[in-house]
Amino acid sequence: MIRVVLVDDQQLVRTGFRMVLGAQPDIEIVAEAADGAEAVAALRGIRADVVLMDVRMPRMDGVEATRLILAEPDAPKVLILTTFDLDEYAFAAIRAGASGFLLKDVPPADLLSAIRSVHVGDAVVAPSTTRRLLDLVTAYLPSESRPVGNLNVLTAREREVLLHVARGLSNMEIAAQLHLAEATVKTHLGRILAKLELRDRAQAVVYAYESGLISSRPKG
Amino acid sequence: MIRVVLVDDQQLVRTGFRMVLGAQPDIEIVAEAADGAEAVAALRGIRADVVLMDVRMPRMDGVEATRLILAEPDAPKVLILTTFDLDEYAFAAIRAGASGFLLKDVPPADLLSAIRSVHVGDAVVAPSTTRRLLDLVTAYLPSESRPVGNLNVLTAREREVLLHVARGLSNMEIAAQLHLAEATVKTHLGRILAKLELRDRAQAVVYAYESGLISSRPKG
DNA sequence: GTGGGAATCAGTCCTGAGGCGGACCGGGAT
DNA sequence: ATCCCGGTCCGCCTCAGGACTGATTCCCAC
Repeated sequence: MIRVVLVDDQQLVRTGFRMVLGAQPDIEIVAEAADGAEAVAALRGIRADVVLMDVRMPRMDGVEATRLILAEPDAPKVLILTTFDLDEYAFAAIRAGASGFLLKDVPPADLLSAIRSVHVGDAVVAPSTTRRLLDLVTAYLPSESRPVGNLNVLTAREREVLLHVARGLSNMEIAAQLHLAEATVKTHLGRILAKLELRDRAQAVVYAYESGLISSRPKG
Repeated sequence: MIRVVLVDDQQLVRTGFRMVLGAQPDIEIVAEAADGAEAVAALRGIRADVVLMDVRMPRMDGVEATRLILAEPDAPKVLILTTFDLDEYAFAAIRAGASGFLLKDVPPADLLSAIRSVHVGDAVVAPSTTRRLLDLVTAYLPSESRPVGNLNVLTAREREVLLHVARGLSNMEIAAQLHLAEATVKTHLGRILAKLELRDRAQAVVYAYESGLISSRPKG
């Protein structure tokens, strides 16, 4: 028997889920809550396996509630439900340790199999949002280290130019700063790109930060 | 009609898939290949919608093949198949832009729906491995401790594009990674530059680092 | 249902950027 | 003296990048 808790601020939504889940022989609804605070409180008294958690709720949202719930020993799995597509809140919830992510318009059959999946330890992500999730992963997981041509293959003058490029200046602006002709700056930059095996100035900026040539100063 | 290409070094596996897919009225197998090199070569001659790609193969593995295939204009979607669980190779394939990830013991019905899903642009991840994917996300995604600044004037999608710009990718490459047209990427980037009052992508890279959107990690 | 923001894509236009070749100068190494 | 190299400068040519306009779809808010 899978012990489920419903958390949603809309009465109607809870009713809908209750009807779907209530008909299942292996699922039992052990509590309901209208916001995150209620959910956390309710879970202190009972043992549950899976929490169906809305993200946007008054008082305490689903993210914070998820965080608190999962901080407890022997915590249940949390399955996030939202009306909209994958958004900030949903990501935050996943970071908080949620086991999955579904849209509220999920077909009943899918909802049920999702509950059973998270119960056995698997995770579930709505098909339409898996795409975004993968995109995110590729965005943050940089492709493995580049071969990196070394910084000291550059001449002093080239490093100087790179420094300016890495501040976001145009060739013209760099020329003015260094009292050079634009053509000269282009020549230097061309050599820099060739030596470091970079394609364009944008990659040069990335290189400057990643190599430690310059370092970001968090606020100021 | 969905035009599918099978890539696997084991004759037997291809035969199995051929039998499953062959029975479908809306699916057509247009080519088969025994390794990555063959697959790339085969795809040069024909138009395909979905490639079922094994990861571990002789000569050229599925990751490299995926990278090459997706670098072409008008590339098909690539669906990764492995015998084992989510491993290095599979992640590399996802980074290379694959649309999904399944185990070879996937039930035929699931395989078919997966093919149809990726064909329409969605992504698919085997349920048993979604867990790891989420773990990955939580492990690598920076905690919500971002100083942001003006960053929240950007939409989620724009931030995503900025993330890719900040890694030195060209508009074309970003388009491929995010499964968009180059025109769309340019539109997004244009709005990003306008909102953040930046001039070009090089300044966008600077902004990404300085705002803490990404942080340099001079290797560990 | 009407309006508006977000996301998607197309097409045009113009400029900065970057590749390539060539040239001159000064100094250090040979 | 000669040669090489780093720094400087120039022109030519192509193209990716960015500005702008406009259209469509979806979905939410009023």
